[in-house]
Amino acid sequence: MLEKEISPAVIKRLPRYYRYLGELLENHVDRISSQGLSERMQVTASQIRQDLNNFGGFGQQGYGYNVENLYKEIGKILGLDQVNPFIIIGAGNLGQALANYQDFEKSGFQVVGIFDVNPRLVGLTVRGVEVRIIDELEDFIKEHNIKIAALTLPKMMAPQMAQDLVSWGIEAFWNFAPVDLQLPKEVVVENMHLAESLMTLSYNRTHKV
Amino acid sequence: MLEKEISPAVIKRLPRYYRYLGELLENHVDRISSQGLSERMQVTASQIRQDLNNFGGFGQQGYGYNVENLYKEIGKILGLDQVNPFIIIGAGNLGQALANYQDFEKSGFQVVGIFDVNPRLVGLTVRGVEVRIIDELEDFIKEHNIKIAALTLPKMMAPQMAQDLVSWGIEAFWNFAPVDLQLPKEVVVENMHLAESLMTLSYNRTHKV
DNA sequence: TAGATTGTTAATCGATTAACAATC
DNA sequence: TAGATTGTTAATCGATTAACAATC
Repeated sequence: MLEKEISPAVIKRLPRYYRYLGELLENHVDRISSQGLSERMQVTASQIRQDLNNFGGFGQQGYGYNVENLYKEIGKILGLDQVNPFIIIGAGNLGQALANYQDFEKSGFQVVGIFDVNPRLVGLTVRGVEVRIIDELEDFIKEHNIKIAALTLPKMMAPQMAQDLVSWGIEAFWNFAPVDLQLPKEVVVENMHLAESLMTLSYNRTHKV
Repeated sequence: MLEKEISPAVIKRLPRYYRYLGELLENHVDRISSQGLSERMQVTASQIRQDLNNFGGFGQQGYGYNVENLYKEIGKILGLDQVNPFIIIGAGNLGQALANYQDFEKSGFQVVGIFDVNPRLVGLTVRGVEVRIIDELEDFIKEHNIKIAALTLPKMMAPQMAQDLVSWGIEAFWNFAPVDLQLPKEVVVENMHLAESLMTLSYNRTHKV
């Protein structure tokens, strides 16, 4: 599969296309033009065509795009056509909230383990997944061949834990700890910095046009 | 206060500067050059100087930036020098997790109310804040002059709720529902789309360099 | 003063939009 | 075929980086 480098700006927009196409699909819309999608999504039709064309010609002149086909294609591009098992490190409120969140599953993401340092949380079950003590982590990752981990633990513990996880086989982090993980460049990190997003909100509110 | 328009790219970087400066402050570092900060943050020194200069000359030639001063100035720019009370709409797992999250408070954000449609959650207390029934929402907002709301409720309910909230005085949303809110343009929306961020992670993992 | 480092202009790079020929 | 709409090139716009004079 020969691929040209896609710009980060484009990649960040793909999940949003995917969401809108999913909604169209639910509403039994079977075709959509870039113009039509443009109006719903509040982006330019030109940008939509440019973005999609990075991955191939999914449309047809005079017709537009087949919704179901495009939805599936973007799903494949995003890697959602396979099951993506992941573990959650830190069974506090946020970790439990993620484990409970059902929205991921239709995109192929599945929580298969939750781990915590605190023995008092062990045995607690969240959506059928039992909280385990952190000592079992290495074996679990290796046995189940886990590649993705969500980090919902205190900032102090995150960097060392991330490093250990990498040595045990984790390749991608969904990081909720307010710290920038310094990891080998082949390791993928997606940050969810809650406090920072709230600060951006604060700025925009304070400096409203 | 006459202000020129600041680019969104710059604004999104401010909280990260703020975080690094806070850490320097904790470590009793009292001055830092753009070069020094550049090395820690993995951005160019040139970008740091450009970014900061949008808001005024905080540095001094031959010296660099005073950490404490710059930290405070960015705090002011972000609107963190005042208390920012906010309410959480939806007392499910995610709402409770946010209410419990302590990291916001040092930035002036404070959860003052949690609301839910489900009467069975009413009376539950999260960090000293009681969950209230949604019927009390309008009065609460008006009485306490609340301007910011976090939306942690089902996608289906979010758009209508957001509209009501705006009519009751809410000016800014921290939106966790997987939907784009269509609101008057003066209303500020900061989206936290968990599923989309996980999809970006999936893409980057699948198409790793 | 001499050295260091900012503030700021100019150059480069990347992303978005416009336009239109290709084609279904 | 005629109309619609894509795929794609060219033009514009915005953001980043480089360079250096100003100045502490």
